Amino acid sequence: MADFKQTMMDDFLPLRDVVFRTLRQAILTGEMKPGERLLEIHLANKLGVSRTPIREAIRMLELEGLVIMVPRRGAQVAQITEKSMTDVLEVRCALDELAVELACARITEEEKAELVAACEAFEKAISTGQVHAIAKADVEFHDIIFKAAGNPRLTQMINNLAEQMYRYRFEYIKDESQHPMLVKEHRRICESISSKDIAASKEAIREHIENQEKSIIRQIRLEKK
Amino acid sequence: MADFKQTMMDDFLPLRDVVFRTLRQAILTGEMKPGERLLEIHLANKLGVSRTPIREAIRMLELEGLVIMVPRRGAQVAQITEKSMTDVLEVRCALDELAVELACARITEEEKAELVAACEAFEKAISTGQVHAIAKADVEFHDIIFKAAGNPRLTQMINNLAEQMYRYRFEYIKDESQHPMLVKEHRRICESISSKDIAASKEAIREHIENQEKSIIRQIRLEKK
DNA sequence: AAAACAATTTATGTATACAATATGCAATCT
DNA sequence: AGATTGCATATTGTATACATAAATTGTTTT
Repeated sequence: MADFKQTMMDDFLPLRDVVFRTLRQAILTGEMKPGERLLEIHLANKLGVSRTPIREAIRMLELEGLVIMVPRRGAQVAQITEKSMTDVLEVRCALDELAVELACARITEEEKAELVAACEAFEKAISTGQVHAIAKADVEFHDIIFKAAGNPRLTQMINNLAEQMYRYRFEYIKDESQHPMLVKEHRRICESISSKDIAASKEAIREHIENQEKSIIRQIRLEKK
Repeated sequence: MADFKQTMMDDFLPLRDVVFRTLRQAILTGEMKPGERLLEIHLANKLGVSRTPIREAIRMLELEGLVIMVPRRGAQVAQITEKSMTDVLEVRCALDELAVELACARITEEEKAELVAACEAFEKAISTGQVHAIAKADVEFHDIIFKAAGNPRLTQMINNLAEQMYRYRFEYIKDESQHPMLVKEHRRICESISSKDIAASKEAIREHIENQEKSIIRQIRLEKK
């Protein structure tokens, strides 16, 4: 944590943003567990800053729904329940459907080429079996769809929702039995968007999300025990 | 004496939340204009508090997208462009469609009765012609749909998006030529949800949103001149 | 021994003080 | 005249100090 302040000095990012990202990461990765309290002084000492940036970061986390505030008692990491996850996934599915619909309507020839390339890159990443590379290729594939959809607000909201499931993502990607299906789903999404087939694209992305949902729910139920 | 303390605790609100709501209201009503800077000391003096709650409120407004931050230069009210509005409305339409779909699937008999009652109350409010009463009845009608949909996260997101259009809402409702159409749209939504007809409900809510969109775009173009 | 109350500790909420940076203006140089 | 540098000022970023409420502990009382 000694270089904590140093890294921010590099690009003059306000401490609140560094703290925000640090805490968000800790929550999303499960390093900080649901229900755990966020004690300001404790965090301030740990990160080597004062309470002020900590508090401002907590305000941001609060609005992102990652922590909940109890007035005069402070913040704690939000609970993740199966219900809250399915709620998020319901919304996310609708937004992803919108994204592919818009992408179908607005995608350019160049973006089509990018999409195909990203799809192939994803397959390549899968073949390497490296979890990190797969995750990265996956993000890039979906980012092209968002770019083609041309609605930054939508992109931001989907990314925010996707973030909530961060901790389950890697487990899902790690499961090699899912890989062939993942590739097939991506191909289907890629093709249906390229041919501007809205109905097929929506169906494809819905299936993609639903498979993720199944995996996430499975993991949550495992955690419960 | 005992219940005095109780009431104090009930409506105890941190200053940051009071400031947050105050500023948000000011922005949404147009009292603070896009591009206007939010000077901390100035706001602190005006609201009779210190800079701390002001800053925390600004962090929240930032995450809601109502202000944008320029590092070391402070916050300013976000610009509202026609594009940003159509972006928001695209998302909102998709989410409202999801809401009615879920409502169709999950609505109880009691909620159906509430929905019908709210629909009738809306018609009554329209007949009075009082803008405030109409707005309130409208919110109550839609809230029942959200309740029936049973996804708090979805509700929160729709409300947040709806908020962005706050300032145009009243102008829309004020326009009496729209009133017969509004009533008809609400009736259609009410009936299609009651009969659990998902396709019809989606179509009905989509038309409802699209009409609002037309009105909002019209107003924005008027403002431009 | 259990309950109640007071004292102490802990942590949040708020205000203020201090530091760093950007902005505006005037004096100076080319 | 136009550009440039230096200084004063305004404003944000961060740290700390103080006030208040909640939690805890220990003592007293029944």
